[in-house]
Amino acid sequence: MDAARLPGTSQPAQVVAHVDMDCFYAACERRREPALEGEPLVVGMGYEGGETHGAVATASYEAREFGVESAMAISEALERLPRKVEAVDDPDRSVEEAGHYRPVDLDYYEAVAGEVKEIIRDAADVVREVSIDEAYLDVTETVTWDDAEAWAADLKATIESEVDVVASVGLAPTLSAAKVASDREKPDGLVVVRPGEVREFFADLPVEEVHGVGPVTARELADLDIETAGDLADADPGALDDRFGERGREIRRYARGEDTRAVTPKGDPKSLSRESAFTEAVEDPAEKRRKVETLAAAVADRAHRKEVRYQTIGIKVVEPPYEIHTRARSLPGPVADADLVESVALDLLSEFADAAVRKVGVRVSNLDFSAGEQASLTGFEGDDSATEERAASGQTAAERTENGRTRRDAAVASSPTETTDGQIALTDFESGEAGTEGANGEPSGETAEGDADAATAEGQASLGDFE
DNA sequence: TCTGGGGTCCTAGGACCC
DNA sequence: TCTGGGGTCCTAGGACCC
Repeated sequence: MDAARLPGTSQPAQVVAHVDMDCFYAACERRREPALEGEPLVVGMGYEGGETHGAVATASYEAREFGVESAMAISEALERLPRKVEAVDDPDRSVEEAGHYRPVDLDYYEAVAGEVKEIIRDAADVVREVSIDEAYLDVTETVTWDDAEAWAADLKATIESEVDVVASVGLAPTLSAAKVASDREKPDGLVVVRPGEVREFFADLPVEEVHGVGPVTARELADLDIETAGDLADADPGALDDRFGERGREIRRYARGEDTRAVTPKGDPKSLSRESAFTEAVEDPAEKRRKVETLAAAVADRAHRKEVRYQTIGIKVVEPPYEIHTRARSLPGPVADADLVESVALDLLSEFADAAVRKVGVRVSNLDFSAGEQASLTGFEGDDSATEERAASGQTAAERTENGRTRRDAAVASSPTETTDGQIALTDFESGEAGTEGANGEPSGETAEGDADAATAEGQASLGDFE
């Protein structure tokens, strides 16, 4: 036993609420189109324009009666629940056994979610927004176990009357229990799990309900005869550790109601990405490149609007049947440069030029949100290439006084932390020859454009390690 | 040089969540 | 169930440093 890893057995004295909107996308659609109330309703993406390779984002409970589920392929959903507009014209179809389909309209859902979040923030000391339709609330300061139920009922009523969507709420002493509690009596659920009741509450639940247990882990647990959360709670921690590592101990702790996590605000994102599937696998290199170019532009645009710079640019390639590959390249410093996102992404894609590809994605990570602050060289002090480069440029400036000021400016510009517009001129770096000339060539032989070339050459020299 | 050991950074893949 | 899109965290191996 590793004593240092034993979880604290005494729970923190906290009251956690988990608020989870019921069929949120469908609820939003009904809010603006009340005629959909009570009807089977499927909200999905990627099937506009007659395509059927999308997936179900949300199915109303009426649609679930027909076997339509979240994440199901649209083509499958349509088989189980035909589109009402088509059933009307089809004598073989009953209009009663058909449903409504609507495309995802995230902008609208986000607006509705904003109204809910406002109510939630008013009601809690600390809020962690997990997703558009889900949040944890720390209400330790305002709610006692005696009034927990009344408090939750009041919160639900406020959300419903002010926003016209329905929430399920779970209250418990831990995040993992609160989450399961909110799910227990959906829709329109309200479940309170008091301290001391957590383990009993979990005992009979299927193990998949435990946070962190997905299909893969559930299958492996079944091999160990662990099928309920109770089984997991009673399992030998050493055996779980052997099989799953620290994660095994963690899910066991959750099943035992031992969860010492506190509710903390979400913080800045760690990465931004866009991905898109082809209707069917594509081999044509040009078609793949076009999709990657579009995605790269979209990602760069999002980063731009969030005023964030990124130091790593990557792609994702999915080959049939479902092999996921990722490739990434890190830059010597953070940038905000759409052209660079595109050229690096395309360069990474070239490895898959001949592959059949069903889906591609572009991602930026290693994010730097400090762009708003006056750029300093902080964060670059540890980068040898940049440090050396500044030293070198200083020397050059001293030797060549006439060009000193411009040369210095050029050197600063080539250091990836600062230019006037917060971007750097790295665009030509991924050409594959980066660094080879800048390392030994003195750019002084160049003509009127000498200063600009100096910037480029020095920049390339500083990027030698980036190949 | 083949000899340790520790630490960090980077990439790729995997599992999970909504 | 032949699988959309946007994320998170963890792990393992290799490079590199001292």
